[in-house]
Amino acid sequence: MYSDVLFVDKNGKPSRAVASDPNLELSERVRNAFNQHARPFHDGAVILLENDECHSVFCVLEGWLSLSKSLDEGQTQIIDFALPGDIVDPAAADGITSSVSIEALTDGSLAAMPYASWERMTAEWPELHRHEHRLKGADQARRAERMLRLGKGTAEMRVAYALLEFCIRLGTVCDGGTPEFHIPLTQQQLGDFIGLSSVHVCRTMRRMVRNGILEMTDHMNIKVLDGDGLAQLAAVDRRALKGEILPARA
Amino acid sequence: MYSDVLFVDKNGKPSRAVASDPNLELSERVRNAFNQHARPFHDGAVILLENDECHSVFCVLEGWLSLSKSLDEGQTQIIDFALPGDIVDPAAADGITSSVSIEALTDGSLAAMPYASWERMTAEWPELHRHEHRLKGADQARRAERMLRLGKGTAEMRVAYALLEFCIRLGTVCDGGTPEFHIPLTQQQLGDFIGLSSVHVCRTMRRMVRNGILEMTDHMNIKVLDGDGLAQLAAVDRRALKGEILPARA
DNA sequence: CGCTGAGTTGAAGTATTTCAAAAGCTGTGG
DNA sequence: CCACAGCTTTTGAAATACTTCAACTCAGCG
Repeated sequence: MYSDVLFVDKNGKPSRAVASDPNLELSERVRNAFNQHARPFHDGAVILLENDECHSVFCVLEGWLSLSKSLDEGQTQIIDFALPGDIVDPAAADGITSSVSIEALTDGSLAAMPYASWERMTAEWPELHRHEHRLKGADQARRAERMLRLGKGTAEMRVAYALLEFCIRLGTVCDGGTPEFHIPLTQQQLGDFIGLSSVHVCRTMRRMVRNGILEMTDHMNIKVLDGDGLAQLAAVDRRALKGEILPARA
Repeated sequence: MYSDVLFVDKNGKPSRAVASDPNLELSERVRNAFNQHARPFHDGAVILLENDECHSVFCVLEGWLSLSKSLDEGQTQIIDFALPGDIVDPAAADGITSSVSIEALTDGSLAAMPYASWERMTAEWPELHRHEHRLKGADQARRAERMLRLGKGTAEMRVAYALLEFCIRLGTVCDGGTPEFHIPLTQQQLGDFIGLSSVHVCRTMRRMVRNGILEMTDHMNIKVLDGDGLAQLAAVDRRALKGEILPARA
């Protein structure tokens, strides 16, 4: 087992996201199926390219993946992140072409389940089918929230929302206390996620620090000092958001 | 039968989208099931509100629906449109809360299938299951394309992309000739879709008309004079896009 | 110790919004 | 048939949020 390596990101910081197995609620046979197809990946690895043919569903076991699209001129938009426990089916309408590129943001591992196996599994195991459905709902809700802010929100709102989303997805207690977490992204990547230049991401986050909303230490180690303030900037109800974007645990 | 009324939108213009039944490829038993749950709606009707509880999957039979989200300050983002043949499952991660509001943009009809029935149907009828899967892929691809442009594209690119998307989804021949179609939207709504003010939508479309890309007659009756030019502005490969966002027909 | 990549900050430029006013259409009632 | 109200579109001018460019700092790393 390489768990010891994979449970820690490359900066040597333990990540809450991988510290506990998010698939723990699934039955052993499902977890076994995942483990049988498990395959490690490394920070920066390209798993799949936009428009490539794809014949599997990807189940993230450890680490972060980004799903992105690019324009010819080299501009990139990150559509979503896939975290441990997430299931990614990148296929477009034709069932084969991938609508996004998938890249690794950290070391980790995933199970690539060929469509045929996946269909058999979901047909046979209702728990997996339900699980997939909940994850799709979470995906949809997250992307819709982000689209709303991408289209109508200010830079401040977009950054605040993104941070809250990370906070919730990472399972850090976000309702009270002063949640603290690390995200394996540069400001450039965060900008690609919320449609801002890295410069403006920087300015916006600095302002939040000055205003006592956040504290930031080396490379995206974030401590939320004023959760209510952050939620207000993001224009979200934290409780409701949590229910909508976090798949219910057993 | 009220077909005669519903096959024509309120401006009296026949709409390509409803002129032919998009579910024709489905077997009769599926179409029957839809028809048994069919229920008409009227232009402007609110089918469901964001955060409401929802217990059904919606299958659009005729007409256009918008899926949207709003900020407290009243700003609205249209996440997607649902056209005849589309299936909408608005549930978020909890399986109950709707992540979007659903409103009617025209008269039409839909089948609201309770989750229990829906699950039974998809489990029993593989063709329906496959159909749903293709539609989800199309949804995902469309939304990703739009997110990319929402985050990184200019106003011109967003408008051009939206028009091409409509063109393709409406089944108008978009590869050659001079496709012509009607979209049941105000410039304000189009702006809410692509993250622009109505004023800027107007300016951008006017410029396209001046440049000989489009022709526009009363209220969003659009004729594409220069399809290649439009595709270039949108930064898309029309053939590829079509395969990705249009569910394959039998 | 110098290199590299990421973050930070200022200044200038630009795309888009907002505000405001007018014009065009559509339906309604006199 | 006209007048009027209400809504969408159009256009101009001013305001602004964000980007781009450029220079500098800082930390990690060979």
